[in-house]
Amino acid sequence: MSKFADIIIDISHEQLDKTFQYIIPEELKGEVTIGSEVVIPFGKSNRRIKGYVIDFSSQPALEMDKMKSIESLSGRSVAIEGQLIQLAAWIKENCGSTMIQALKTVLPVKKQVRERKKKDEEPEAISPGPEIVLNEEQLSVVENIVNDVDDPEAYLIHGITGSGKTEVYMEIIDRTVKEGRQAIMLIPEIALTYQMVLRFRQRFGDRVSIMNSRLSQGERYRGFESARKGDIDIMIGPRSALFTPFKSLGVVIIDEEHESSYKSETVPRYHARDVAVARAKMCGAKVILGSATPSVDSFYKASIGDYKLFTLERRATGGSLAETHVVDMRQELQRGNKSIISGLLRELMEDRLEKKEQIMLFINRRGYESFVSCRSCGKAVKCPHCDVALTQHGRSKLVCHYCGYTEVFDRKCKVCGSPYVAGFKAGTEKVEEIVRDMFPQAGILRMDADTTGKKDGHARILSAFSGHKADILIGTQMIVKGHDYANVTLVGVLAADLSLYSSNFLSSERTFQLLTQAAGRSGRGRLPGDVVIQTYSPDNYAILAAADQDYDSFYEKEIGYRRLLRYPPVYSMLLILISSPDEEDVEQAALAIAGQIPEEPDILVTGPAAGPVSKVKDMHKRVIYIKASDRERLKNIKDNLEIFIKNEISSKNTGVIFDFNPLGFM
DNA sequence: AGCACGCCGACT
DNA sequence: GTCGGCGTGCTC
Repeated sequence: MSKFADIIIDISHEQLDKTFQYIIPEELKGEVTIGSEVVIPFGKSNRRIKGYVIDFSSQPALEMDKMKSIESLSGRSVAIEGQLIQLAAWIKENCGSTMIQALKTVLPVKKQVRERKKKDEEPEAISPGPEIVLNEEQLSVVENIVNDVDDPEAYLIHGITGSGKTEVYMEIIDRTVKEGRQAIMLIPEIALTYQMVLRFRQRFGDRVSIMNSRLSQGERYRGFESARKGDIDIMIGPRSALFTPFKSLGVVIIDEEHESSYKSETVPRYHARDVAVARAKMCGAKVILGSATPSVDSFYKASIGDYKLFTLERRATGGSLAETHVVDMRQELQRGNKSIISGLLRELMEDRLEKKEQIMLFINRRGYESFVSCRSCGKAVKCPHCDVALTQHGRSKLVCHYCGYTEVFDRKCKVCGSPYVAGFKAGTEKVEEIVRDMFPQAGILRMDADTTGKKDGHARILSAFSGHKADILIGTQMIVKGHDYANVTLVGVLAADLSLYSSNFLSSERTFQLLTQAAGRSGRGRLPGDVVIQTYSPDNYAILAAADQDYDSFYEKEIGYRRLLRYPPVYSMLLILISSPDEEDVEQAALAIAGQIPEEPDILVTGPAAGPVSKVKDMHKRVIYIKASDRERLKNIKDNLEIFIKNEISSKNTGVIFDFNPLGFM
């Protein structure tokens, strides 16, 4: 069938960043696969060069007399580039994107690298660091994983906060490196702490390279080059570090595997977990997932035997879990307390301030904006380009969080003309004000998008708090992730249920994770801790399970709900996102696409619908959700839709995006 | 990237 | 008259 192969010549050069079509000679048919390294004649002089097959086609792209043939398969079996190209093909197939889009995520194009002076804020490894001794529990997990012969897709380590997962990772990495293989460790962007970098530097010295998203393309490329050349054995970084071109990858570790930043928000919308499993299969590596609050997805896979589960139940630091208290804020109101701080929380705060211990106040703001609305007609001030409420910044600015549109806040209602437009403030700023009034003598630090905007704001605030420069730290989710403060003995969650209100099937899971992580911040040191969870829904299972630090009970309830409503991970779900500047076009396209989805008992279609945000950056959007128990069937439907869209829709300026098991709505 | 073709200065 | 400078531009 396919007589032609699309071949890329040199993945590291911009001008050659396109494919060339070659004839597949009869004797090589069946041997040439995607990712194959081949030798081809190239240029006027027909010099022999290496290329990689990235795709096949049955139609010639240009006149036959200009076409040349593949000369031979290159001697080396599967070069690292070939492996990454196979991975790109896997992404194209499983995530719904073009091969070009998949390749661009997997193989970063070389950008002209200008030598810049080193601006490293990274700690140097001057002392070798203390000898690390694993406890029995940690060692048993290491041995069981390293010596396992069952070859599951992945190992899931469910370890409570403070159980010492990082030591387990480091030991496994150490053994992998000693065997002459390499390791990739993925971390959520914000979790890259100074302490973690220091620990890895102390143990592995300059054999570790660390990536973060602030690196320029050139710097990122250089990190990848040192991996290709074998100058490093360990790469630590966010999602994209998964594509580090190690020759003999032995292990991929995904820390805090439940974090949503492992899912790409741009096409191809891949999940690092699944891509890690696919890459590991190609080179015989192991995948290790770790979390104190595993994603329902991963725990489900462990329950059906795709993953193998290990549990760390002991706090390596010896501390005990904090005591949790759920406060019903409706009752507080009945008792006449209109404050956002409950009586119990206030009492405990007074106690801690007296004892000179520290307090963290966490405001759950996910899915919740401090919008501005008219007190007369009730209308919120919206962005003229996106169908979302504007957010107040400072005194006199309104900003759209989707497109960045800014307008002056003149406090007049555009709809009814009333002068009573005001902000709906329940953010960190307001809380800080209230807490200052309540405890005027206490030192208070606030951490949110406003205060961390400046250079190093994030690190500066955290280190000030860690050095006990303040008694109370107030902040959004960014304060609950993975930071250790031995002196924090009280954590207050001010409005636990805000994240329950978003109309997303993942909202309970998110709430449970956030509350558990927040609770885990208290009592990390020798001092016992308390956690106060304030809520308007004290009976909610996610809140109760988080208060009890009981993952299993949360999981059992949640998986029952997912099964009943046929949501992932029990069912597979495919989001089709259609967009166009023309509302008529997007409507027509959405209906046409929906009409192509076969009617089968096992296939459930929702939409087309406008979705919660139907207009972004002047683009009109429609969403279609398809659910099916069989993921392969869903992939098959996607393949057919791709063909339909290519033939019938592409004429218009209408875009279509696929997203398997989406985490959000966009 | 590499290698050709291409149109102007000092050499056998 | 030719050898060669590296300035564009193309490579299935």
